[in-house]
Amino acid sequence: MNEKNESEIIKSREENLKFILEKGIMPYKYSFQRTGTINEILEKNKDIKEGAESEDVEMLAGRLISLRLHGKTIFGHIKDSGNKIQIYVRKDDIGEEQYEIFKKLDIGDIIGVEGKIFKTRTGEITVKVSKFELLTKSLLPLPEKWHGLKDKEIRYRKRYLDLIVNDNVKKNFELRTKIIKEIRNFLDMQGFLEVETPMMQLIPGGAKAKPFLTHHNALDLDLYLRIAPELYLKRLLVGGFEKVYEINRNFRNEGISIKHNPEFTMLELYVAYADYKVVMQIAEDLVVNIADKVLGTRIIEYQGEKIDLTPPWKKLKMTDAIKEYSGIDTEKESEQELINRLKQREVEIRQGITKGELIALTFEEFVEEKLIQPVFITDFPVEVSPLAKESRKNPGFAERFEPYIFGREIGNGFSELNDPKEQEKRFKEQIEQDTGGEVARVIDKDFIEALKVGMPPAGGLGIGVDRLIMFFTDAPSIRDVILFPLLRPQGSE
RNA sequence: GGGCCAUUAGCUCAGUUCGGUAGAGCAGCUGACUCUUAAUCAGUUGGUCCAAGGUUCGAAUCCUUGAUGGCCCA
Repeated sequence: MNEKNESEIIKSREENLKFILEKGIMPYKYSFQRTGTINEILEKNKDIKEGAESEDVEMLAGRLISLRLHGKTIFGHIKDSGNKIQIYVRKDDIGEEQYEIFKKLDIGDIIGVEGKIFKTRTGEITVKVSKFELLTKSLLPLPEKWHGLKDKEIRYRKRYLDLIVNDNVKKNFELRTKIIKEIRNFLDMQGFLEVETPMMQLIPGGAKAKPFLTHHNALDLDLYLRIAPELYLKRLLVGGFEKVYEINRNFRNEGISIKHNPEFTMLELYVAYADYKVVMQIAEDLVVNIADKVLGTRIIEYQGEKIDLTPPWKKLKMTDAIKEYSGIDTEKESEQELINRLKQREVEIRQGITKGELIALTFEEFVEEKLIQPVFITDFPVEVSPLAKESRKNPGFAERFEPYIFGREIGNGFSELNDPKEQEKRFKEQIEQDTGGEVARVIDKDFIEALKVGMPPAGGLGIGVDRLIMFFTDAPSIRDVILFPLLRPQGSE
């Protein structure tokens, strides 16, 4: 398509490659023995005096990210996964022929250099190159050095460019891994067992969401990618595991937004003999532990808003939260009054909607976005909590909570319903009420059977890991914490 | 699904108000320069202005449709 235009900018690289091949140099080497990473070498030589040279000859490798040619000397920087270091090449040091070859290198090439370390007049620790080796030829230009790569579409589609050019992007993804490791560490220390349950499920359960459909050929079987692992983890409680968790992908066949990617990472954990209060505490401890261990602070700034994670977090019953933030008294108001309020905001109301559903909608519509500081919303209406036990103290409401930060739900937990007959009834009601294909048409009979065998009382918790990571990395979009977010393919045939 | 906005050189962006020769910086190329670092200096190449239609003597600019992305809403 743009081959003619592209060739203009690529031509010189192809010509440089040709030059190198003619010199008998292999442009794609097999390995390079380094004496250290750039960070290690910088650290080792940090006290070197200006004008002095290190005793050791070091061997370093990295991508060439800048070049400054000055006739018979060249300055540049190479960058590895941890840092960058300046290199200094003198014609006198490496000889005429090597110098001519070096001049044919392009920004983006990956090279290995050998030399002593010294400090320049301006105080920068620098490699005085005595030998160099082209390790990988780069045939396409990198984004511009000063402004970098800003186009979000290219950043997401070609994440490798984003990672090469934007250092903070790489840091955020390193932070993501640290956070997930710390979650595992935290749970493992408390005696949890990490497990893996099916991604492909016959009946997609455990949440309200549209599933992806796939097919197993040998069994000629339609299967769904899981929308949640919940019903399988509960089977493990029946089987006798008492503390289990899973961190893995869920798939939901729904819209894409700043908060939604079709595949996303979920933490779910279950504790036998515990109720929702126990897992609420775990949720709080878990988030605070990440703040302490990974960031070293409990006060984080998200999108310009200071968020104080210091425990204990506020707890508010859903109906009280509605009262506090909107002045609506859901106890006193009739269903029709609530419907009128919601309709004014153009919220769709299904036929035969229950009071509980109206309360949940009112909460979503009038309260959610105002919950900036961490808060647990508790006591959700039973009708919207089909997998939770009804409250001992507050009939019509479930022993359920959701932690909110910056107006966003980051988790969900409850005292798990373990009465098989009640569970079956709730599933049936859900199917009747479902209008959008967000609930499986079929009841998971095997799960009900497991409950009949007997699941111990248990508390369960789910946390949207990507959303949590968004807070800790100050990422405005979920796409900034997922390496390869789903995008529509370009230029379809 | 709806609304708004964007799409111009490899990258970052002007130019669109009010239609009149397609612009800059960086990158690339040529030359000078043996401590520079957004190197500097001189010169220079590079364009399907997202696509297709339309209006017009004339369209990057106005209109229509579509594509992709972003933000907001559902």
